[in-house]
Amino acid sequence: MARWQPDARERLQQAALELFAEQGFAATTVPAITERAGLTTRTFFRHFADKREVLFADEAELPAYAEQLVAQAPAGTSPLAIILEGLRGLAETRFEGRRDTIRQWRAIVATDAGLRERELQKRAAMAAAVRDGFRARGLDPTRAALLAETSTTLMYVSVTVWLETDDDRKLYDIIETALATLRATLDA
Amino acid sequence: MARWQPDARERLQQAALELFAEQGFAATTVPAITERAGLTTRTFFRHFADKREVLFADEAELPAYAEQLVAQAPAGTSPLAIILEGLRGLAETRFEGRRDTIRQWRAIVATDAGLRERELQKRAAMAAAVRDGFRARGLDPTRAALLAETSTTLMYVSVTVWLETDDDRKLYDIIETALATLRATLDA
DNA sequence: CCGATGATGACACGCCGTGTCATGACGGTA
DNA sequence: TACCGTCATGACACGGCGTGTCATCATCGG
Repeated sequence: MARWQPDARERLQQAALELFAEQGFAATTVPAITERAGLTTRTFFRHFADKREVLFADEAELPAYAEQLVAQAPAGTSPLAIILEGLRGLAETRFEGRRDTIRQWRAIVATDAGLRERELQKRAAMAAAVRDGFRARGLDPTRAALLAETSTTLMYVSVTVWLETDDDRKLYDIIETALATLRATLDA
Repeated sequence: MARWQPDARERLQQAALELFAEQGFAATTVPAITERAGLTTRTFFRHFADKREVLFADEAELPAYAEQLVAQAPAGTSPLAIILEGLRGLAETRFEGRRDTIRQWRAIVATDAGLRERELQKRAAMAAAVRDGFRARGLDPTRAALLAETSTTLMYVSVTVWLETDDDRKLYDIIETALATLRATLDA
């Protein structure tokens, strides 16, 4: 029989999510999480860099994936088309059908300033990866930075709208609408 | 004679800046800052919410100011024109002529992940204020959010370009160029 | 002259995050 | 069967951050 129960990392995530929902992020101590998971405090910090990170671990590999996707898109594809394709994939694989889960996740993040900061950092990491992907395919650095930042803006604002609506409007439709709105606003 | 030396807050900022530059942000403890400033640790946290905040205190009132500026712009002015006017004012009053200072400031922020996170939070606070300013004048909420986020993107990317160049190109010129680049990229 | 105010000092304390060494299951090898 | 390296975890100490709380004492208005 194993010395330790398996899936320590997953158990920690599970315990943390439960406790955050029950009593809030700030009121939950790391020792409380590890106690529920049957581990020690030190082990928590071997799996997650800090207490906030346990809420963001699932999307850790997204930036590297996005960078590859952008860098390796077929030659000749327009930058905007690459972005839209990427956002469509993101919307379908990681958002569509999970609206309630994402709402709950956002509710937790919204309660704590530190968590909101960490979310911004994750968005920035995504933007930096996309930017580097475009630079890798030779796009002008400034244009790459602007487009990458704008893509995360489009995604974030659209997700917010998508979460606020009650009908079953597709996230990607909202993204396309947002892009049209942004274009119109910048051309005014 | 006064019981305490005046300008406690300014002395703390000064001491912190010096120590961060001398030995780095992470290696500088709050007690070290307060010792140099001739105060106690507890007093530091009465003036600044946390150790990072001492580097951002000077721009604390900017978001509220920006929100007012946007909300009270002459009726009929296009949203984009309001943004460009605001960015021009920002560029001229808080950036132009201070390039070396800002470079040093950014160098400190770049060394620490926590400081980079805090900088993102400040950008987000600016964007939220601008967004609320536009909503206050009746702009569509989604359009307000997109435009606000895009305006901070324009500013941030342009400042980065401006800091990297050695010639004396005006920041506002770079902003206008960036806007043109973004338009072209989104219309492709 | 007096009471309210408000900034600072002094002190205790809980929690975060890290360094370091010990422990013991697992897998490969002879 | 015996041995040995690997690796995740336990155990422990510790510095630093940020907060709660009460005391101190200049300043200011009445």
